Amino acid sequence: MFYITTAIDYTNGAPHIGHAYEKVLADVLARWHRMCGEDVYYLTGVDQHGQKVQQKAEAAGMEPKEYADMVMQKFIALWERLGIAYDGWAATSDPRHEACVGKILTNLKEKGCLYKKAYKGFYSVRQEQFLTEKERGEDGNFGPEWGEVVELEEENWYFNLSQQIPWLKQYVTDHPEVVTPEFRRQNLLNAIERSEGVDLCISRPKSRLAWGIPLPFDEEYVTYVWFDALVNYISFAGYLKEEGSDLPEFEKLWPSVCEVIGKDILVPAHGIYWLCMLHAMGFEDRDIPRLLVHGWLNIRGEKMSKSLGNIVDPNDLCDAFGPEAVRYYLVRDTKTGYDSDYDPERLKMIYNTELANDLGNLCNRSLNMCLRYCGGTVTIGTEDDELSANLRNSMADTVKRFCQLMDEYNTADALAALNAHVGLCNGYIEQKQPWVLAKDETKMPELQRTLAHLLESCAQIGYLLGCVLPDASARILSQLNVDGSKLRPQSLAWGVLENGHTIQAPSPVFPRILSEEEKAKLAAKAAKKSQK
RNA sequence: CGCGGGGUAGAGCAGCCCGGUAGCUCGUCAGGCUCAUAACCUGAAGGUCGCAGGUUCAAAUCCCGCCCCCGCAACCA
Repeated sequence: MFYITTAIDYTNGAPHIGHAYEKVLADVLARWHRMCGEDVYYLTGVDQHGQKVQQKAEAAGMEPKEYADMVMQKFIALWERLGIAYDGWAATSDPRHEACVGKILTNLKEKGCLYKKAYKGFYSVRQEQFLTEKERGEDGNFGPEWGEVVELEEENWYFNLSQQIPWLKQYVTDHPEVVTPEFRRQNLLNAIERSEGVDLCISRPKSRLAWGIPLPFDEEYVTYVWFDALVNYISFAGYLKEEGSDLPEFEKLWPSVCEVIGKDILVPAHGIYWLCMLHAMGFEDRDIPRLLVHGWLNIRGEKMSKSLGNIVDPNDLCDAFGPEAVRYYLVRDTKTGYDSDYDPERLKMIYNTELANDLGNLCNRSLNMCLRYCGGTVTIGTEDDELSANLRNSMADTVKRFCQLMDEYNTADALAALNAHVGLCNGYIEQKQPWVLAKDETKMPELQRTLAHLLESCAQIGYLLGCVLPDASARILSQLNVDGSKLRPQSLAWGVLENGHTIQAPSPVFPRILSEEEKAKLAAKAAKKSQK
């Protein structure tokens, strides 16, 4: 089983390119593991509770639930468009989730992990939070960004986080696999070091915030939004589910789980709160999830932010380039775990060169020559030559490398590996010159062999691409008359196309995307050449 | 001030840990080919590797100093 989750998105605003990247990355990994024949469960969803949603709803003159559901539809529509094939949908206002959170809170209270105490401190009315000494400015006062600050005493429920910290420190030290990539684990270790001695406030008085899951043992409070949201990974996997619930069997999903999250929520939310919550609930070390932490997309070198007004709507990108070009770009141009720079010009460039010019054109020209010179039939001869043998070796190496890199979540290099073989194929055509071979009857075997090598390469690459570009992959395989469902990456070997295999007429899978200006430029260039 | 990341051909990046012909993609220029999505293939031009010192036979790579850029309040993955 491969159980993969993403962070659930906060429903206080529309989805942007960063949300899309995370879901696409997880979807590509989910599809990869499905291709490999594993049982896969992909869970994603939305985080609907909390004060910001309540505020936004009030401003819009709506009920919080109504507002959260409205925003949720935007996410659902985008995932549909981007081909995000999730198996479970985690919306935190789901009664099944609320029931689970309630049970967990009750259990933790019975175990003595929760306690109520009064806290007296400085409270920012605007930000609705208590301020600590760290928030004080250099002059010792709280800055204007906090608005009106009052001294306030309030009772709340606390989770004994500090008692879990020694275990966490040991666990993260002993289990390098808990956080990928490694340098983010170092960040977590540093944060753990600094976090000792502080417990986590897990309640909010209803007088301040009504939009949340009520504490089962104290009706004056709702649950702190993070405590509620993090539980989604297990509640929607069937943890403590009701009799007759249609949720999955928890034992089947857990703990073979990969939680895909952004770098901003590793500490403290996932790396500290979540792991400590699980430990406190009684999860053994072997049941602790692995965290795959990705970076952020910057926008042409600048941080994406509402105040800079540079938020990118993935829907606009889909309109301009198509959803699959967006998928390809996101996982091709981002090294998993690191920040990357978003630039629509690069998206277009990568699509036009790697997909249209290199791969798309390779499929198209290979199929076309097969149809034209060999009546659309693939013939596997008995002779061989060095160039062809090289090509076969390259294909085998490429498949092996692709599998390995995908298993390491390295989508960028995995796709680069495919592209390298495509380049070799295009060079092979130039060396073989099938159009010359076609003019000589006696060269028929070499021509057939050449085309068979090219089409076999197209088939294997088209198949492997399925986890990133499901639609384009299906179209490539369809033109090649290949049934991808019978293949497996790990056992992919030369001979997908058998002797006598027939193919379909080609049609471009990746049409080039050019502006009128660019078209004119290319036309001018071509005219100049033909004059010579 | 401090912490973290970075400064390598016109653009974007790799190389730096483990010193030894400076590499990749795009762009530019020239040639080739004609099967193909005006695509493909080959070749060329273009870099004092931020600046100044040091170690070394040899430094983009190691050491020291300096300069510059980005992130570290909020919105926010």
